[in-house]
Amino acid sequence: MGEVAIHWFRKGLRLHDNAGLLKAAKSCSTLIPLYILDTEYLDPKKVGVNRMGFLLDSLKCLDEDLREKGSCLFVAKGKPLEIMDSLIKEFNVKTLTFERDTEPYNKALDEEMTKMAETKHQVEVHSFWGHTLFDPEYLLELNNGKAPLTMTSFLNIASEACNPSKPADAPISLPASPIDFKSKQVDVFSKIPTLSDLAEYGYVPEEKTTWFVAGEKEAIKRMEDFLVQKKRVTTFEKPKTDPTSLVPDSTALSPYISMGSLSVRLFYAKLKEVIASTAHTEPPVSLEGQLYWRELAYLIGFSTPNFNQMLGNPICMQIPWLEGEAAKPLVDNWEKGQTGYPAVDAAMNQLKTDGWMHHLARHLVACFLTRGDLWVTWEMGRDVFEKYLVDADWSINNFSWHWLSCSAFFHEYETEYGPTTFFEKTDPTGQYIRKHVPILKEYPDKYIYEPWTAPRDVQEAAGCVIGKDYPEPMVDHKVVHKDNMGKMKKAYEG
DNA sequence: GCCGCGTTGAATAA
DNA sequence: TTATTCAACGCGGC
Repeated sequence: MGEVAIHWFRKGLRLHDNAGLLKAAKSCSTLIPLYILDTEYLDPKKVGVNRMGFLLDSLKCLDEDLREKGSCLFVAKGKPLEIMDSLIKEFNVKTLTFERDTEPYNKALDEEMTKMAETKHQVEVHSFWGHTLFDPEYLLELNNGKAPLTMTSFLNIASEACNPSKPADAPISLPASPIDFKSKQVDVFSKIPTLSDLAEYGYVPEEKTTWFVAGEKEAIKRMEDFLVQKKRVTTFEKPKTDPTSLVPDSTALSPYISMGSLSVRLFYAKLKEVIASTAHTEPPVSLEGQLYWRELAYLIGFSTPNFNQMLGNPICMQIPWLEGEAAKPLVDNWEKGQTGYPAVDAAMNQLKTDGWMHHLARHLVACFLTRGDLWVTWEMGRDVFEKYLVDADWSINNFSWHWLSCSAFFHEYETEYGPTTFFEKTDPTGQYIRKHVPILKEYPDKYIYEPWTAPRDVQEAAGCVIGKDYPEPMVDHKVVHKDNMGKMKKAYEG
């Protein structure tokens, strides 16, 4: 077999802009492209069926793309360290490459993996930053080791930094893989697994409902389709976007960027080409700015201890949220889309069926769960998002929940997203609700955001009686809102 | 240690 | 449709 190398795919499920893959390809005559399904995350309660299905589809596409280059993908299942340990021994592996990660679990895994491979097996290990525009260690260094906590200071640092490195092209060809690759010790799938292959963990293929089509080719096509819409790209301005749009946002790139089917550096480079020499919006509200927000979230997630919880988290406001058993029934109603507030329920239903929600819809439901209405800890909401979102992203998700719950970054707790008013601005006739909470679809416009205020005969005529066919509001917003405001004030003074 | 700033609501007025 | 005000203040940044 000659010299054997493994490229371990983690995020970065792509051939373009993949430094690790290129390095591995150069240093071997036999290449084993490997993905490990970590049993830690083979759990529909942690990674929902839409996200798992999207991941498996992404692996399928990656396999096909690798085959075009004379290689293919192997998928193993188990504990990453044990799997790698066995494979290195079994196939006498000399080189290991992978993309580094910033999340605590993966960061620790990176370190243990490197140590194991280098010291136990004398393997040459090369790891690279590939999931962010900038090398996070370099940005931290520019800021005296601390992550900036505002966009303004991030932009200052970014302006001092060297430009993000140029994305590399996909390899033209790759070294062959061992055709009869079958490990004696490791659980390697004979072909790319589907959801049915994970039935023992509780995954049911029929439950997959997301309309996102996976893969690097799809990702690049979507990016190109988006970037030719020059006006849309150059005038993009957040938050002036529409959370209640009914058009499935066929240009949404977030799932591809979070899986790494699309390199954020490629998107950045192409975006820069489009906006160059044309009038355009500027960070932080522009499209370019959105990439910087992502970058900021990664930087903070990378360097803040206990960023995924309130306790022991130095940048997180300490607020006496409801949690555990006390919060469970509230979270359940919220997760099921049974709060009795149609706008909130519509968004939560969209989350579950599409695996995606508009940014501002995320804000509405997050505010409702935490400081706005239910007073539940953001950590529980974060978990629900992580489970259902096809574009789930540890850093951005935790960052946003800090923000929305006024736990960090944003402190104007008197500013709230009204559960009956916010969507009304962009969708006065409630089309978004009619789509995602179909039981309410016959309601008159007048009552669509507050169906419990409709007279009984109107409810009956619409075929949906409140309290019977659709729940009463689980809280009285006016009352809890006032109460919660007082609690926030107290927590901030404390 | 203090200064000045803080992407992202809602009601109101024009 | 867009700008103003509300209204107060904690906190990051220098």
